[in-house]
Amino acid sequence: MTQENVDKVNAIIEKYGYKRNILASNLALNKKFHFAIFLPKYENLEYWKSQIAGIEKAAIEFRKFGVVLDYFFYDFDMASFRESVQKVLNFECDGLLFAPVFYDESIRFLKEYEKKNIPVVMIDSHIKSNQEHTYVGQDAFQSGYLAGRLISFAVKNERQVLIFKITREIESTSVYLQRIDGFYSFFKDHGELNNFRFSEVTIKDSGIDQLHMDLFSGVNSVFVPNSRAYIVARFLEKNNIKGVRIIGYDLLKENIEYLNKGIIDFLINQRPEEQGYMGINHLYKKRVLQEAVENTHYIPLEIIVKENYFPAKKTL
Amino acid sequence: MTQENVDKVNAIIEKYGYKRNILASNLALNKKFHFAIFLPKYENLEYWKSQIAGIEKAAIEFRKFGVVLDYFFYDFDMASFRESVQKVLNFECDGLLFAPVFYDESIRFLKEYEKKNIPVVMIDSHIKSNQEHTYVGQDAFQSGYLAGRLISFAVKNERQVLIFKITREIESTSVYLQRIDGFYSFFKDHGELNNFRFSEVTIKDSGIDQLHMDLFSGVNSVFVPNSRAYIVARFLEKNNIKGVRIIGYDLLKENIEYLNKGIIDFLINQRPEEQGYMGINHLYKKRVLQEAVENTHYIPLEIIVKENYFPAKKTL
DNA sequence: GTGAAAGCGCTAACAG
DNA sequence: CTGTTAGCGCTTTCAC
Repeated sequence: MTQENVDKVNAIIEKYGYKRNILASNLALNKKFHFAIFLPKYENLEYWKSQIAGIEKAAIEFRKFGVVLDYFFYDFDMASFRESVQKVLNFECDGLLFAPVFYDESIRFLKEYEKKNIPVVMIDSHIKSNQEHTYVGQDAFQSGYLAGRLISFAVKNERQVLIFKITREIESTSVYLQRIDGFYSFFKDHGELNNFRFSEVTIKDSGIDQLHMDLFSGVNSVFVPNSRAYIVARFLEKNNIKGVRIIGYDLLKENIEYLNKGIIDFLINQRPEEQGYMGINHLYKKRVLQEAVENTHYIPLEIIVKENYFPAKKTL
Repeated sequence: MTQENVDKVNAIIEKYGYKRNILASNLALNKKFHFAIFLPKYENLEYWKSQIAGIEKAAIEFRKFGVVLDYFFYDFDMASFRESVQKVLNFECDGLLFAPVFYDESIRFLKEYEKKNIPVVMIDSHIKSNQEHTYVGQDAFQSGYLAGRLISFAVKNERQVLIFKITREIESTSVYLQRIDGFYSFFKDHGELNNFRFSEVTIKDSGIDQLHMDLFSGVNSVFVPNSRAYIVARFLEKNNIKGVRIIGYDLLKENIEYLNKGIIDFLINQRPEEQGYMGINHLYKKRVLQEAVENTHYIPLEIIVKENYFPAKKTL
């Protein structure tokens, strides 16, 4: 057929509202859709475990439509990551789910991967690119902004706020920096809250024993811009320091423990399970159903207190 | 085949892990799945409009698998409801989505409908029955409990709490009563919060002009156990009463307006769009995919403040 | 190039 | 009651 006739046929198809029967189509195709899952190893990492749980849920749901998942896990170090990069680059598939944990390395990887022209979904955090990638995750800046609001809530007297950064040896994404940005922005936008003072502390994950009482002298509120709020909570509990408001991220078991004890006041939930699920769901819709899909799916900023936390089950 | 042989075959099927190909099956069946949607007319009812939006979203998504929706809307009065009941009872279909807004009438309807042996999904509120129905919605009691926590939050001085009931002429479900139950329960469970005093006011929807200043003398906090918080907020704004904490339900446009103005402090979101979507999704999974499905799907209790409200788009 | 035919895995109708 | 077959709507192969 000439291009001209192709166009004519398409016009007629359009006119009569013809829709291809996707069941018949996929039945005839009789093919598997392979999606590569490129993530950090989830053992001992509750957050990534939840992501995988959502991914697995989607895998089971879409298996009947030919979806097959191929996992590429790496340890939390550069060497392991680079090794996996090679494997993923050599693997032919219909879509990629990817968490750009190591920022610089991920940029390089993506640049290389784009040559393959395979749709990419990023979860957890985002790398902008000239190519059209998809992001499933939170608006990190806005979540920090929200944290500002929660810290400030219903407080009139003088407040000393401590921003407590407990980071990994090799730091990964800049997510927590965006959160801190958003946090300060909230107070910048609300000049009337001039009773707040700020200070920051940074501790490496390995050096938790560096925690000492002096850090908290005069402090009324602590903002932990990642999932390690329980470390602060545990310290304060052990040293019997009370009346400090703590806000953190993620529903890790240990965070929940201190939320229930009333030591952590708020947790912002990133819904990792939903992220994983929606990531696969996106690839399924795009490749299997061949539908148009939005290329950003923001996860709502979910405020969790003791009274609206329910262990798993209902969320998805 | 005898029953004995049926069992044998099933055993072999089980053993070799045979899974029916649902694409081929539905292609061969070549049938439409009709789901009846039995809801109040949504015009001018933002909450129900959102429910319909979610339902429509699901309808579009599952149309390709043969799902067809048949709507039965009724006006907010008994006569209209009863009329629709007859139509729904006479309509042959593969599933029913139903909001039991009029409690007593709904019990009668359900009892009748159960004879037809068609799966029923209830959204928004729930009627218990000896038959296995599905519920998609919130735990009303727990949402009131959460409201208690939000009202109490970070407050030390004496507080006078007003529970403000603005009800329809014909009252529907007992949802708001369960919420009030939960609200009081929170304070019962937290004896240390003995600085809280409570009072209640009830006003009919039509008699909003009954609102007057005296109602709010000495009041620091208002709990509105349904979507009409904006009525209280508007009154307080007009009369320049400040420093009253308000908590209500549902992201109606007018509620959002006062949330953004800082007059309403918290809204609990019921995610009506998700409810509608999940209701249809449930019927689709049960009838089209013939999967096992949970018969309760709780919607999370979502706390909304100004900083984590985003107009639609990302939620679903 | 174009058009006919086989087959994807299942269901329902039909004949034996 | 059992076994065979046509056909659901599409893609791919194969013959022309």
